[in-house]
Amino acid sequence: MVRAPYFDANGVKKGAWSEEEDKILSAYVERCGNPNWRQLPKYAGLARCGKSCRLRWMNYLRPNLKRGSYTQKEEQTIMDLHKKYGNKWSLIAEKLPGRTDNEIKNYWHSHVKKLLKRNETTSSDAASADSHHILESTISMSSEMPCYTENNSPASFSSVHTESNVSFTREEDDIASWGTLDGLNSSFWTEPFITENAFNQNYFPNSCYEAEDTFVIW
DNA sequence: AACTGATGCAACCGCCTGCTG
DNA sequence: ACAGCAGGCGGTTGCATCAGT
Repeated sequence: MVRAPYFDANGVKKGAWSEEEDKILSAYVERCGNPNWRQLPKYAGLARCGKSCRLRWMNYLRPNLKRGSYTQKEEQTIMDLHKKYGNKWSLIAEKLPGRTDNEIKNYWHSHVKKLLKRNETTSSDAASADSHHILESTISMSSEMPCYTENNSPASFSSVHTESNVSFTREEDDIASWGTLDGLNSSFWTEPFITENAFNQNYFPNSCYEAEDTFVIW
């Protein structure tokens, strides 16, 4: 279900989180509150990049997270909010206590897949066209949403949707016009924090770690 | 029982935005 | 106004598990 753990060229651990790492991260965040995610791995003694730590905390370790299947009410809420906000998963997640944007996004994608499949089985020719529209709706947004172009300026596009929550149709595919941007240097996220805290790759301290203020894991 | 395709979901990646100096 | 940094977001990927044959 999860990627096998491995270390990249910089010695940064990727892939599935171990129980030990979870403990370290949870303890650190709970103790320090809103952390500096970039510095966290260094101080907490994790061979992860800050981004990975933040993601793990937000999507899995955060308290009051709901797990398991969605209730009918939640499903309906997601449908309604997606209709309203489009693929603004974080916005949708705000309205669903205990659910993360990642979880909702995953749910939506699998939900759309189901719809696609149902479409294909019910109608042959129309299916491909409908499927295209449904898929488009997942990568764009509803008619109420502004569309951001290359200039980053809101531009409306004409689209309509039917009574069905998922059958959107649009005049044209704006995605293609979003353009490509030159890659920004985001290497800071993956920079290792192993300078002074040179890790043994199989070792994660679980007793004590020294940082700006002493951090103890029990 | 063995195989295979589908599904679910955790995690990664690239990019965007807001803040600060 | 500009550059650099940090946090956040949305899309995509990898892989374990499930379901069907």
